[in-house]
Amino acid sequence: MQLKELSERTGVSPASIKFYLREGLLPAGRTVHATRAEYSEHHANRLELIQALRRVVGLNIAQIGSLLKMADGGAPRLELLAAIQRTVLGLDEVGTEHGELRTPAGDAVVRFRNWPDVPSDARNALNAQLARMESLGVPVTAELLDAYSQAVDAIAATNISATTAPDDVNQLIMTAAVGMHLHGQLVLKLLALAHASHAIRRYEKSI
Amino acid sequence: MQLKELSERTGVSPASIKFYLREGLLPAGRTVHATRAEYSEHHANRLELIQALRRVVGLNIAQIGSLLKMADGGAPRLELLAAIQRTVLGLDEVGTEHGELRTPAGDAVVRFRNWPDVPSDARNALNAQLARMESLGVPVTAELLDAYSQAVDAIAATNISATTAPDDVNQLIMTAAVGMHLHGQLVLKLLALAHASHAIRRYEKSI
DNA sequence: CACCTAGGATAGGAGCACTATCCTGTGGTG
DNA sequence: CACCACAGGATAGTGCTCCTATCCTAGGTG
Repeated sequence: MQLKELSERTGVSPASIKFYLREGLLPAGRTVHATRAEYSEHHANRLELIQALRRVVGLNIAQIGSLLKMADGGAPRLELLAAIQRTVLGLDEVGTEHGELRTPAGDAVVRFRNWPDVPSDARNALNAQLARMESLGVPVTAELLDAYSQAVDAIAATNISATTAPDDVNQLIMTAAVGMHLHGQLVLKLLALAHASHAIRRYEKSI
Repeated sequence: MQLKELSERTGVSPASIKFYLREGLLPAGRTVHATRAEYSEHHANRLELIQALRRVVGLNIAQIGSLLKMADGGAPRLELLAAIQRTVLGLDEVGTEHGELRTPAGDAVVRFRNWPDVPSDARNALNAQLARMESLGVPVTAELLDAYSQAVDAIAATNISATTAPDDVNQLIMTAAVGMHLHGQLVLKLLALAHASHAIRRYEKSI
C-alpha cells in the first residue's frame, strides 16, 4: 500500500508518518519507482506500536527510537526486555549522581526476600529511589520496606505466571511495554484506593 | 524581605517568582510602599512547596494552582487530601468517557477486601483503569486483581500507621503530595525488581 | 495532458514553563 | 536634591517537544 493508504488504515496523518520516517522510527517503504513507495503490514503494525508507546505509555520519540533500534538490531530478548523495563518505569530517570552511597537498603531487601542477588537496573533504581527519598526527608523504615517488598513479591509471583512471550518483536514490545505500564498504573490506583479505605477506617474509629 | 532577597534565599529566580505571582501560585507580598513589597517566611515556604510540587512530584502550574487555591480557601482537610491524591496519582487523567460500563470489577474488589463501600475518586479511577486495560486488550483476571489488592492492602495498612498529619497547610500538602508520589514510585521500583527477580528465577529453572 | 503521489526540505504552530526586556514610579541614600 | 535600585505591570522571547503545513521536483497513471 502507499503512504496515503497506510495513513488511512492506521489513522495517523501523512505528515506524522513522514515525521516518523524522518526520525527513523518507521523504516522506509520499498521504493517501487522514484515517486511510489510500497508499505506492508509490518509498517502498519509498527505504526500502531509507535502510537501505543506514545499515547498509552507516554514515551517520547527518542525513547521509542532507541527501543525500536534495539529490536531491529536483533538484540537478545532479555536485553530488550530489560531496556523496556528501564524505559517504561523510568528507571534511568532518577539522578544517579549520589556520591554518598551509604549502605544501600535495597540490597538488604534483596537478601531478605531471597531474590537472586544480581546487579540490575531495577536494583540500582531502587537504591537511587531510597537515597532520593532520604535526601528529601521522606523516611522509609525497614519495616515499611519489608511490607512493601513482601507485597510486590506476591504480585510479581502472580504476574509472571500469567505471561507468555509472543514471537513477533513488535508484539513483544507492545505487550511488554503496554502491559508493564498498565499494570504499574493499576497497582498505583489500587494503592490509592487501599490507602483511602484505610484512612476512612481510621477516621471512623476516631469519631 | 524583598523580592530579590526571597529569590536569593530560595534559589528561585526573580523572573520565576514574578511568574508565580502572576499565575496566582504565590500570594502578593505586603505592599509597604508603591514600590516596595515585603515577603515573609510564609512566602519562602510556599515557594519551596511550589518547587517540590513542580520538580519532585512533576505537577504542572495549573494543578499546583488548584491545590493551593483549595488550601488557601480553607477547604476541609479530607477534601484537600482527596484532591492531592487525585492530582498526584493522576486519578482524573484517565478518560472517563466509558459509555459501556460493564459490571465494574473494582467494586467487587472493594467488597471482597471488605473496604468501606464508599464511592471515591480512587474507586472511579480503578474502574476506569480496568476498563481501559480491557479495551487495550490487557486482561486482568480476578485472581490477579485479588493478589494485587491483597498486597496493596498490606502496604496501605503499614503505610497509614506511619502517618502524622502536620498542622500547617503548606506542610500538609508537602508531606502528603511528595510522600504519596515517592511512595508510589518506590512501589513501582520494587515491583520492577520483584518482577525481574522472578523472571530470572524462572529463566534459571528453564535452563 | 491533467492530475496525483513520494520524498526531501523547510517552516510554522501549539503547549508548557519559564526568562528577559522595557517601562513607570518612587523610597531611601548619599 | 539627585540618583539609583527596586516593585510591579505589560509584553515578548526562549527552549523544548511533537507534530503539521507548505513547497518543491520528478515521475507515474487514467
